[in-house]
Amino acid sequence: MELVEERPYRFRIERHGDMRVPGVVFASRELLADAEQSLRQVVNVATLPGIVGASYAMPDIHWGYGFPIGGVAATAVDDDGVVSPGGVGFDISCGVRLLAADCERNEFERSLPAVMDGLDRAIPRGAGPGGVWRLTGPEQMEQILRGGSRYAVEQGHGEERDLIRCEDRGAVADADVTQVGERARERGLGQVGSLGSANHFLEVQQVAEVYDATAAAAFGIALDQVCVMIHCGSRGLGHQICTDHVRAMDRAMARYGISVPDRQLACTPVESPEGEAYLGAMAAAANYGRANRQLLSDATRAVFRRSAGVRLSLVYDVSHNLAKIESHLVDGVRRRLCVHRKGATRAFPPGHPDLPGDLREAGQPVLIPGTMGTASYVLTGVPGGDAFASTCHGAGRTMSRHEAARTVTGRQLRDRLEHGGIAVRPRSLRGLAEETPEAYKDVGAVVAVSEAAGLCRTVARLVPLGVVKG
DNA sequence: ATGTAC
Repeated sequence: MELVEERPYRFRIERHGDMRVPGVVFASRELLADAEQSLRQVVNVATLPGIVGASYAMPDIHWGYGFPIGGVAATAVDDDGVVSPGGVGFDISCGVRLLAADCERNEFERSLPAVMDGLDRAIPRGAGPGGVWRLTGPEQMEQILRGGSRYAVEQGHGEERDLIRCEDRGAVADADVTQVGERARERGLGQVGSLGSANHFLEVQQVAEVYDATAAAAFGIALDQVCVMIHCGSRGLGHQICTDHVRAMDRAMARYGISVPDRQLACTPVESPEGEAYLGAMAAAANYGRANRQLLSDATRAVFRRSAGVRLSLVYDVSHNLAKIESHLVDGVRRRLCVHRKGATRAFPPGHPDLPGDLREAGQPVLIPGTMGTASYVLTGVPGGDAFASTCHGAGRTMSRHEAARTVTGRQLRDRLEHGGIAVRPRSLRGLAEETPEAYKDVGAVVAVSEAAGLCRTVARLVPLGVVKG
């Protein structure tokens, strides 16, 4: 794959073959080591009908289902542009939420063991069923799918202010619950308010460094402050929705005269029955994911209140896996686009009208979960950003789960973290080993390259005090 | 990511 370095940290793959637009990859040569397969996916995405601008990749690019993880692609709705479930991925609306405690690390330290034990009991996690909410029935599932975090708050599981600090005020309006299949609902029923497994986590963290004091103050975080980061998605419900709609699109594609270089790129026009059905179901899964994070926040707040007398206020909640209809300038013309972000984060710049008033000057908080036991970051959008106002989402794997688990046992890793002063509450030791930091890229490098490429600005670095994992 | 395969 020939990469032309247009300017530092911005590489171009010129149009060739069936590509409708070029590929643009924000990265360093180092981060692109072993990226051949995922760069092929960048090229494949560039062939999709209606794609505009470029097929973009963020510095944490790695191989995914059809689209690369770290991929951003926008299609023109009014020009038969397509929507593809592979451009969102299986974990629809997987995302991150950051809460800030009203205390510093020093005063909190003696409460940490009790808080960690409380979280160990209060946070459902791991594969399969389990959740903080036992649903009263199918009607309540519909309310979650329509109302997201807003519904959870209405039911007493949060504060009105939380919603101001959620992307889309906690719920997307265009959920179509009729497009969520029976099987997806069944799988989601017993998992409302649960972390899941793999790279999902809940961490108690400390702000270790502030790079932009003005933005940090606007976000409500300061040096040494205790925070909680929650990283999870839409569990089996989102997974089943993706499975169902990929199948439907795979069958329908030919009727629209669409052919793609990889079946995993199954897609139909945004304005087709299949496209609208997927986007409606995807929005419902997005609301489920937000309700999930809201309920986990509520459970976490109860533990912090009981065990430490500490209050948590929401900094922000943002998704990493979503397609959205947005308005952007393309070659000087304002167009309605379907922006797919898969392992990429929307990053509104300062002044964006959709930001809440108290964040308007600073820009949108972008939350980057790091690898376990290392660091996580808070970033913000910048004026003149790129890739339809998007940036990176995390570290990105370099090692398979199997490979990772061969390098270290769960017990060894737990001891190493505990000796490093990080309390660990794993559900499974095997799962812990699979998430060893060596299996991931350096999140610090990903963030530094994202900033150097002009996609965002670094606001703060957070380090873990305690890890709760599946 | 995922009742870690239909």
